Amino acid sequence: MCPLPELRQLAAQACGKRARRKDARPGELLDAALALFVEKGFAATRAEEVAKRAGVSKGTLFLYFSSKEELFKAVVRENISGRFSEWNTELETFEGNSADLLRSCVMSWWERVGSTKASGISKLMMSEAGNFPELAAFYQEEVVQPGNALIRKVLQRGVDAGEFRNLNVEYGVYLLLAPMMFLAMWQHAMKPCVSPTETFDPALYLQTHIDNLLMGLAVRPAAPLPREL
Amino acid sequence: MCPLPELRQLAAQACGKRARRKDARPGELLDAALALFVEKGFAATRAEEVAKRAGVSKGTLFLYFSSKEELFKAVVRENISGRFSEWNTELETFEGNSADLLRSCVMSWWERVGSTKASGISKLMMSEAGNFPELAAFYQEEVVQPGNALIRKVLQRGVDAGEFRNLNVEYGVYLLLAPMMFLAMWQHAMKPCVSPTETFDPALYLQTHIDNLLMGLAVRPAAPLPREL
Amino acid sequence: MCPLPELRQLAAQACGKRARRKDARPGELLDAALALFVEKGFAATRAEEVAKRAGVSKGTLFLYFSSKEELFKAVVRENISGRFSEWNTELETFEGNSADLLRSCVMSWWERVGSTKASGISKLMMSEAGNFPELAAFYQEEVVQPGNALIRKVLQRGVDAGEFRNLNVEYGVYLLLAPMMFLAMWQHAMKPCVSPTETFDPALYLQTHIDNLLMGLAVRPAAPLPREL
Amino acid sequence: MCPLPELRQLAAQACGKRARRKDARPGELLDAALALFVEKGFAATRAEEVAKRAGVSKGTLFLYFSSKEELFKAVVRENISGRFSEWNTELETFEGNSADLLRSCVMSWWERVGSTKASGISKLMMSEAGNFPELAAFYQEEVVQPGNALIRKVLQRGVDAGEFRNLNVEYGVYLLLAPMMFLAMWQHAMKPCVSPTETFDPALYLQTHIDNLLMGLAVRPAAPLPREL
DNA sequence: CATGAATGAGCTTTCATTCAT
DNA sequence: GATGAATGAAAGCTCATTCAT
Repeated sequence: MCPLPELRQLAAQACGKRARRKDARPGELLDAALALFVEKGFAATRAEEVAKRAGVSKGTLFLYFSSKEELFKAVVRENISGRFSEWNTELETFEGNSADLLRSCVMSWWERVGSTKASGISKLMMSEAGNFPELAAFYQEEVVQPGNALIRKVLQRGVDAGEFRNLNVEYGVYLLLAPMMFLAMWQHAMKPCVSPTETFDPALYLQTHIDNLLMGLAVRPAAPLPREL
Repeated sequence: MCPLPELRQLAAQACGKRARRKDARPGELLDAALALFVEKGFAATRAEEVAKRAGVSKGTLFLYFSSKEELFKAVVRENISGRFSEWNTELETFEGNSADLLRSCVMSWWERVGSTKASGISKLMMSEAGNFPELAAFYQEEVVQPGNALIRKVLQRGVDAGEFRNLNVEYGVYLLLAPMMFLAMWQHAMKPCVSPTETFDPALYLQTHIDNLLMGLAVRPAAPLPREL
Repeated sequence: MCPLPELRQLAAQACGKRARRKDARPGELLDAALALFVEKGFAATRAEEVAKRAGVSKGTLFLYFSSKEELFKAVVRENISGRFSEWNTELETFEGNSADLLRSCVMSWWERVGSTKASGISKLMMSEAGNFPELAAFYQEEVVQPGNALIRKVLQRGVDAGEFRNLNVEYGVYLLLAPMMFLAMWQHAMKPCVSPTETFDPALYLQTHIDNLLMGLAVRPAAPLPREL
Repeated sequence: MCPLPELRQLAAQACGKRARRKDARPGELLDAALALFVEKGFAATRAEEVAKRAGVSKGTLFLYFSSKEELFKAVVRENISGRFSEWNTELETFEGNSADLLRSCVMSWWERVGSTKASGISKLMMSEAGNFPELAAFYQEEVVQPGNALIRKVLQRGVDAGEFRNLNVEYGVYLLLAPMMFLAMWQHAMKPCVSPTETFDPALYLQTHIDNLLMGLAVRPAAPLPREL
């Protein structure tokens, strides 16, 4: 009867009310956006494509997000910055020793971010920061700074408890961050280009890093390290 | 015959031969392109800008490179190879202990690559790998693998000499690589977006990493590390 | 039944009957549209804004007016007619001399039309006549011609009474009309764009016009005006 | 031989060089823009249409004018503000009496602006000023103020020479301006909508205005004008 | 009747690429 | 070879209009 029975509308009629759809829209759009941003980059992802992937029209996208940049910010909030408070809680209520806490942090990041599409966002930001300074600033404030603060807390905990040697935590943060970010880059930039026969095991990669990190942080260094540089 | 003899051409005729200029064209274009790609990214660099920087017209650029993508490929190819054999020699003739060699490697990388435009190429590759899979493979083979081999050699030297603890050198490579790559990304992606008041000292960053790395690699770990994860 | 009973509806139910509201809808919409069209122009006024100002939803607007253009037509029709007969009566019962009548006419126009939103309609018609030829014709017939007739009558009264010099009243009409229309345009087109420090006093503007007009119309011109053009 | 021999190119080949075309481009674009802006308004005129009318592609328009607004400004400069200095010279070298100068000014405006498409610009500005404040400001500065200054000069000359009665020239300017602007509005807004049988003679309209204006400005007002308002 | 979620045509501006000179 | 004028596809965003609820 309807001259243009679109699939989406049929689906809508089938599954229930428009209202339900409406509530689901932002989430569907965010999912589509995350996938496409990670896959093709921010600039190369067209708004219309995101909309199509979410099963709506171009206009609808802008009904929920006032611009492509806002959409990106929402994606970041949804997938990263929104989780910091949860992580902070976990950190503060952790009862083991600091080495275990540190291990737990890294593995938890891997499970919840690193191994998921969400880690593509970090890669994205590195790639596109130069062309979208506003997004870069947003990311700095919303992700980098809180994230660094979290890591700093873990290190400080270890130092305060005498579990880690004394170190400049400001820069010590990067002892964790660099390996994680490198892994994110690898996943999304190089992995797709490497023949699948070459094995690279992220878990082993992370293990190697954590082990050496913790050995390095241990209170009694094995021997006086000669420094002549 | 030409109604508008441009200054550039006059200059060219004055200072030397046109023929020489002609031969130099592709190189000048590649230099200009490298500088701009690193500075602004691939997408944000306009072909006309590259041409202008090289002192030629837009049309001429396309005379030598059939497209912007081909130009990018040529830039990467041009700037990647050639240094590894030199480094390999340095490595093999190094006479100090392995810790010092490792330090020397990292600082040498920083001086010759990390702190120069050249590190922009790594950033470019990470950013654009998705759009140039063929090039990513080339980079993988031509840069990543030889580079990794070099690092592996340093680690193996330390292990063999009993200076470093025994470890999986395959993955140990990333203990050095990740911090360096993260620094390259940082330099070219985020640094321009961070308020210049925030201090980030690359030397201190690298120092922190090397120190911890070497402490971690030391043969007698400080204390038995409990592992419960 | 409605899960989200809006304030407006509650208010409507509280303060009176819904039936009354229903009948008032078109009028409220026309009022809102007049205000916005005058304030922002036809193109820059969004249908949704009109609806919101009238306290209804976008859909409702299109329930009463099949398109934005039809709304515009209705606004013009609603706000134009009806005043001429009153003015005609005032004119015919005026007891002073014709100069005073003329002054009175202009100042009365200023008070009742020129200084109010109503003068915005003239501006709108000028702006949009090209896009609404049908409406322009309507305006011509319903407003311009009766208005001109009124002015003509005033002039003719002065000429007949020997108070004004003899002149072609057909074109003399514009001696009054042009200054008034220019003022209307000014009010609605340029005034908002001029820095408020620049003073422009409409009363003084009109005074200057009327004074000169009446001096020009006076029966004994001061001196033989040489004409050589 | 050429697979897509476009008319324009054929014409180009026929009439001479590309270079000649290039010099002519801006002028052709300005002509096309003036015609379309006057005919359809600024907002309703699409850049592509202007280009097509000038026989070039969309891109070419933006090669010569960096935006649609800049195009408009150029049209204004070309057709109005560019002429003020010429008018000023004419005014200063005029040797007749001030009444004749004033007549001459008005008739000259009519011949060179009022009766041509250029007068459409005034209409345009009135219509669109609200939606394009930047253009309105430009027009104020570039056209309204210099134009007013010119008229003021004429009036002041008459007053200084004792030919005109003393009056507030600031507002006296509008005694000339209003009739001219009204005529411009009429031409472009209402004329197309009035049945061509109705006669309206712009020359007679202007004559009527100038005559009355000059009578009003004459030094000896005919009779004491009673003012009771 | 009323709603407001959804649509999609429409418009300006950019820029890699072409090709007549 | 070299030039640079010209092209036109592409993309983000707006808003009048529709229609399921």
